Amino acid sequence: MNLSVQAEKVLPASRKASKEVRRQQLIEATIETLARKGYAQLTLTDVAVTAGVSHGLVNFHFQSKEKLFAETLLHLAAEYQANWQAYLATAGTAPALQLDALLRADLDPKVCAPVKVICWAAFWGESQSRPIYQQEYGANDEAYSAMLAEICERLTAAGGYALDGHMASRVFRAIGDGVWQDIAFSARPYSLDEARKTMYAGAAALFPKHFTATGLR
Amino acid sequence: MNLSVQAEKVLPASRKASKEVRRQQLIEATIETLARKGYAQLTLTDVAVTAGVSHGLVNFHFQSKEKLFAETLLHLAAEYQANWQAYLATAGTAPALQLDALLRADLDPKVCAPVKVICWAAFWGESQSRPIYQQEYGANDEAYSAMLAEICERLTAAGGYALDGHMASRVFRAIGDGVWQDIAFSARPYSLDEARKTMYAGAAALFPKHFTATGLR
Amino acid sequence: MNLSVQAEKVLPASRKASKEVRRQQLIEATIETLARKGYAQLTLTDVAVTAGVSHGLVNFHFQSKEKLFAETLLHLAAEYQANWQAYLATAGTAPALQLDALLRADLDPKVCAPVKVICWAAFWGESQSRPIYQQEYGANDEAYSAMLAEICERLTAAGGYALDGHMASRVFRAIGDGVWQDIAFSARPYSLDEARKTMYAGAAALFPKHFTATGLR
Amino acid sequence: MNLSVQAEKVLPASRKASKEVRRQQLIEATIETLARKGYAQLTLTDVAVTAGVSHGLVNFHFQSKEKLFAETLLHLAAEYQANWQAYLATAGTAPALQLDALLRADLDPKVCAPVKVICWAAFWGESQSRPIYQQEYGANDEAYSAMLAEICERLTAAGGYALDGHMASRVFRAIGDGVWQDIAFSARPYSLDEARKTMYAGAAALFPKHFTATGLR
DNA sequence: GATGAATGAGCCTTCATTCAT
DNA sequence: GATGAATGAAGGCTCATTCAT
Repeated sequence: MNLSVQAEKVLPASRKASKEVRRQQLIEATIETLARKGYAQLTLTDVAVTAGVSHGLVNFHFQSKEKLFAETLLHLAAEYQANWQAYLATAGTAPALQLDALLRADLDPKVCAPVKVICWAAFWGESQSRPIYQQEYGANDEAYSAMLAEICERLTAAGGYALDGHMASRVFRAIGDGVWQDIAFSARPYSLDEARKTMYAGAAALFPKHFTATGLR
Repeated sequence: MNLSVQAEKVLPASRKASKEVRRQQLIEATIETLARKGYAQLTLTDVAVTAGVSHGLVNFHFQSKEKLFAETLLHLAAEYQANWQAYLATAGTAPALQLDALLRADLDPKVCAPVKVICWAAFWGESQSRPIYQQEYGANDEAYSAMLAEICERLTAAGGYALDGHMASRVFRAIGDGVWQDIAFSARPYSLDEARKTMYAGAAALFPKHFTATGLR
Repeated sequence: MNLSVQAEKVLPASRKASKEVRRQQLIEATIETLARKGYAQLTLTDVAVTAGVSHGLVNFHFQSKEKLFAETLLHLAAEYQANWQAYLATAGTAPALQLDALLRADLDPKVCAPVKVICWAAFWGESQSRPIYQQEYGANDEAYSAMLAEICERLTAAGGYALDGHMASRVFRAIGDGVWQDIAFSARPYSLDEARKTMYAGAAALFPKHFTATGLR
Repeated sequence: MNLSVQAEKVLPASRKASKEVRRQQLIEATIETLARKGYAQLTLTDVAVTAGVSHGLVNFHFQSKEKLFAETLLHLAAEYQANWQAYLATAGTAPALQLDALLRADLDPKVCAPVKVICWAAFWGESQSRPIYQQEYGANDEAYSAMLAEICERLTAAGGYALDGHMASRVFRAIGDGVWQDIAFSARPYSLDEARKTMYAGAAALFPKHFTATGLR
């Protein structure tokens, strides 16, 4: 009897867990498939095959193709945000250290693995992604930009740069975006090491008193 | 009489021209539609309606949807290449002037109008575009990168910079790519003027002896 | 002035002649194309290309695809009929000679060239051909069968065969049809000579007093 | 309990069977529709309506129209082959009995029902059918011809005929083909009985010592 | 929960037909 | 007469979605 009661209790729990596990599994399969085939060429069957399940299951867990994509995009966005927040949390309060943390966050394979970066490109290429992203992450994005600008301003002020901190933050972000683009589309293999060197070279150009071409000064 | 003879000569030519004109018209309609709807949501009927013709005509001039897209991509690539080559041709031999020319080329509305930049993003998001682009423009792209690197190297050598010219060229290019991304996807309207300021700020950071935050020194 | 008057007179005539010539040219192109591609795979453009004219011209001379096919079928039927009638006209009144004439008529390359026989097969395979043929040639066909039966009956009566002449005519016709099928579809090349031998072997089996395995006795 | 276990076993089997049953059902619908409309006029929707299913299902089971046709042709060919083999299997070793078996096999409604024969004609009229058939059944066809020739040779040798057995087999086969053509296209209704009489009349003409005009002697 | 046959809307594509030149 | 661009109806095919098992 205990067993059956336990079963009663455990089963729903395990089902719930299993349900969430399945969703993650399908989202990961979507990311992988999206990177391989692009948005237009991708079918729910592709995702199902990649995940090793029947295609009917995809619609069971995500009510439509649209929802699957939206949730995949939001998964990537949440992952990106959690990543830089984790890096920033360990960086203290000095602006140079904070900037370095954000720089290193963008180079964490968790978010900048080619498959992820190509996946972002697939979403950006699709006009329907943009309103979804804006609605859920527009505010966070603004906050990120404001924070980055504020860090750069503190840095330029403290460092005695003539440079406009706000504009510097824009250049810094553009470099990050450009490097991600290289990761995704470079014809020749583009290593994480090259990406890091490029970003530090940019940081050193912008903030020579705090960065060298290879890292924090 | 001369006129009629001329007409005799012109007619076949105008027919031929008309065919080419139609193709251009359809490619432009494709660019516009692609920017508005994205790759996956776009149908040949959309393109035809945008161009103000029947859908059958699209397949008459481009044998398939795939070919229409390939030719549109190659049209954009050719236009981009022609644009920077035209800018460079007027720049003389001084590396700073050449770099400035390439910078301004990227800001020419002919190539960086939002509709064009979003269109590029739509192509990058689609995995099938990449081999097509590589096959036709991979070599040109390599040449562009090499040329940019060479200009930066001459600039750093002549300017007495400690900076690695090759790495500087990478940062320079990353800034350009990042700025284009802003043009395409910035939530807030992102003016050409902001783009220019950001790029010159980057140029000034990299090559302070030759560029200020607003232009060539 | 004479010339221009002559031109006035000749042109309409030549146009008319040319019109009929064009129609024949297009029908022949249809026969050739039909044999090569079959009914379903054939387009008016194929016919036009084979004839070396623009596809618009096909519709100009035949108002629709359907009419082109109907007229091509009737052309073949008329050609077939004219052919055996010509053979029969030279055969005198003796039934054996008449039967031999009909046998040889079926082996005339004008009607039994593979391209023609395959073309018939293309028409028979298409259900819409049958009512057209019936309407125009059904009566002629009945007449042909009746005539063949009558010839066979005279032959069997005169020859002292026990054989039913009417049934013999059926077998005779079946052999002809079967041989044509071999001409059209034999995997191995099937020569006219083999066809002739087979038909005479059949004739000899049916009417041994009048035919040998190689010809009239 | 046994029953439920049995059910457990049967269910997967029935699912598999159901798929095969569906395919057969669709092939039969194709045969029927093909005979009614011909190859060119036939659409997948026609087949689906005839089978009482949605058109999507046709492509689900056969990946394309082309494959559906190929498989239908091969179905007919396999059915034809199985039929004469079954007849031959009951015929013993005497050549006359074997030939009679093959003759009767061709008159079995399973293979010579008008709908089937017209269907064959539809395939022969379509050039794409021929390579498919050759590839799959060319060898069998050769074997059939060789076997028929061998039977006729044994028959002529044993029967003391002057007739060339090989040539006789050709005539025999031509009669069969011609009779089928009558079944398919005769303007007047052509009964199986007439077909039988014609074929036995042919057999009697070729092999009078073994066949009469109505059957085996 | 999971499967996969079945459905049907929507799109690409073909092609007969028209028509301005 | 002749051409070939243009049209639009029709059909093959894909695939998201549903649902019986």
